[in-house]
Amino acid sequence: MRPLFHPPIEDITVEGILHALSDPVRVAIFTDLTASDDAHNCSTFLNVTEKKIPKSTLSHHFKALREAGLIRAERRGVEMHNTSRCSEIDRRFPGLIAAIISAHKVQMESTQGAGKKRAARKGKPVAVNR
Amino acid sequence: MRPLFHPPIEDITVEGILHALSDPVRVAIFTDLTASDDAHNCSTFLNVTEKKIPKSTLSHHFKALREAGLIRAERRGVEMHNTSRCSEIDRRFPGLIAAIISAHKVQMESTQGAGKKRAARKGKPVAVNR
DNA sequence: TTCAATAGTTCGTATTTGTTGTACTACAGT
DNA sequence: ACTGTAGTACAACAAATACGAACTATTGAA
Repeated sequence: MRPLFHPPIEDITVEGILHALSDPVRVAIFTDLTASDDAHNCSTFLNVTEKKIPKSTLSHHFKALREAGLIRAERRGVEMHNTSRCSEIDRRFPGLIAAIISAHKVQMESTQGAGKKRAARKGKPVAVNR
Repeated sequence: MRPLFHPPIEDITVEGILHALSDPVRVAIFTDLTASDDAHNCSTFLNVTEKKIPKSTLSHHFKALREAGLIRAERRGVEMHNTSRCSEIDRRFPGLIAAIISAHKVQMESTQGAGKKRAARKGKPVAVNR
């Protein structure tokens, strides 16, 4: 059991961060990890969204977050100890994470308030006028 | 020739923005459009990166930016008039665009300074330790 | 008005990336 | 050693992306 790979802070790219956080499940996970200081294991997030996410898919998402440099993961017995690397990242890209999380919050509020399900990125095109 | 589709500001999602800007070519284009107030046509960007980008690919990138709500595009004769929707977006998601562009700038400086080509998101994994 | 040139788009196909069920590995407690 | 739990690897299929070739709209000249 090799230790898991984590990119050094200077190898973390903006593109990588944006891509990782352009998935609704992954922002949800990351936002949660960043908000609460203590670590979470993967299974905590089996229901981050409305519908149940398969275990293997979740595992894939965690790997994506880790390889983008957004989270740090280490084995703790049988579970996984996941923590946000936000403070590190904030030192390299000041304000980036905060802005994304804040924007995400704005969006969630406007979505629930309007009572209409906002189309996630993956959803059908809103109105493909072509 | 229908007018092009542009999502209304309240339909723009954070996920959509992040996804659109998680591509090196697209951030380059968007950053450029946002920096200079006057509009650009597509062909201006045939060489945004080191290597030449095919016309059809560029067209696809502009469509992606437009559908994510990041730019506004209108026909002006035979060309395309592209402008950044950043001020609109900034009203809905304050600071988001600024933070992304600023982070991008930080990254570009650190990359050129180090004299090493930073791997773009699409590139091979830096060191897949598994 | 017809022709050629220019700027973009569409389409088809090849490649890449993402999703998820099933089978597996590692660890803890019995 | 055996069982349950947490997570990973693999493989098959689905979806998104890249890009060359063919096409469309518009302009300006002949």
